[in-house]
Amino acid sequence: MTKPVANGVDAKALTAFLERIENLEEEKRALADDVKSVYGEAKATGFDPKIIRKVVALRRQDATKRREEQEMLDLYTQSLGLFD
Amino acid sequence: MTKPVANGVDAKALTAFLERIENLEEEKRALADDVKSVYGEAKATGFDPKIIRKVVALRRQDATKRREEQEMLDLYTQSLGLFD
Amino acid sequence: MTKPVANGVDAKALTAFLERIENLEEEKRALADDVKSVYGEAKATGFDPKIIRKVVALRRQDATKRREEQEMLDLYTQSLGLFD
Amino acid sequence: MTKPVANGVDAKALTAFLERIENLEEEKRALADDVKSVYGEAKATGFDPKIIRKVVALRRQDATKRREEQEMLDLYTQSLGLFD
DNA sequence: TCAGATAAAATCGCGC
DNA sequence: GCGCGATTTTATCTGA
Repeated sequence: MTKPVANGVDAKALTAFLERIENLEEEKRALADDVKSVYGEAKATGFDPKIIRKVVALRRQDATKRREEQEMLDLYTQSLGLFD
Repeated sequence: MTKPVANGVDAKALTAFLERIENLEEEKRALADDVKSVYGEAKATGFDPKIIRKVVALRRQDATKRREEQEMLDLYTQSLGLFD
Repeated sequence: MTKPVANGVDAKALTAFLERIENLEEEKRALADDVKSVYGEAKATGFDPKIIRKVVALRRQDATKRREEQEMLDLYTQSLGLFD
Repeated sequence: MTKPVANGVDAKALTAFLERIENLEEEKRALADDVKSVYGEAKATGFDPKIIRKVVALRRQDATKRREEQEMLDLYTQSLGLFD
C-alpha cells in the first residue's frame, strides 16, 4: 500500500493526469502517422505531395480567414451595440 | 457527371486525399484541445501545469531512449539471425 | 590578455556573435514597444484596439494568401515543366 | 475627394495607424531575419546554434533577474525615502 | 546525412 | 490572476 499523499503531492492523482495526457499524445502521434501515410499514398498515385500540402494550406487559410471575418463582424456588432 | 480527369489531374481522387488529410488533422486538433483541458483540470486540482509539462517531457525522453535501445537490440537480433 | 582560444572554443568570436544577436533582439523589443504605443494612441483617438488588431490580421492573411497562391502557381508551372 | 469620415469611422486616421503598425512589424520581421543570418554565420564558423540559443536565453534570464533585483532596491530606496 | 521547410510545443504578454 | 492569443523556440520531416 503506497502512501496516497507524500511530500504534499498526491502521487496517485498526478499519475492519473500524466497517463491521460500521454494517452492523448500517443493518439495524436498515431494520427500524424496516418497523415503521413495518406501523403505517401497520394504520392504513389502520382500526386506531388508538395502541391497537396499547398492546397491543404490554402484551404485552411480560407477557413481561418472566413472565421476571422466573422469575428470582425461580431466585433463591429458589439461596438455598435454600445449605442443601444 | 463531372469530368473524372481534367487537365491531367484526377479531381475526384485529389479531393478524396484532401478530405482524408483534413479529417485526420481535425481529429488531431480535437485531441490537442483535450490535452489542454487535462492541463486545465490538473491546474484546478492544484498541480502546476508547467511542472507537469516537464514531467511529461522527461518521461517521453525516457520512453524514446528505451525505444531506441529496443531498436538497437532488434538490429542486433536481426543481424545475428542472418547467421542462423 | 585573455586567451583567444580556450577549451577549443573561440571565446572572442562567440562573444561577438552573442552581442550581435542580443543587440538585434533588443531592437526588436524596442519595435514591439513602439507597436504597443501606436495601439495606445489609436485607442486614445477612439479606435477599438481589438478591431484594429483584427484588421491587421486580415490584411496580413491576405498578403500571405496571395503569396501562397503564387507559390502554388509556381509549383504547377514547375510540375508542368517536367513535360518539356 | 473621399469622405474623411464615413460610417462614423475616420478612414484616414485608421489607415495611418494601420500603416504605422504594419511598417513597424515589417521592421521586426527584417530584424528577425538578421538574427537568423547571424545564427547561420555562427554555424558556418563552427558554433552549434542550439547551444548559442541556450547561452542567449541564460544571459537574458540573468539580465532579467538583475533588473528585478534593481527594481527591488529601488522600491526599498523609495520606501526609505518616505521617512526622509 | 544534412539543410531547409513544416508543424508542434512552450513561453510570453496582453486584455478581461 | 486567469485564460487566450501571438510569438518564439523546438522537433520532425522531406528532399537533395
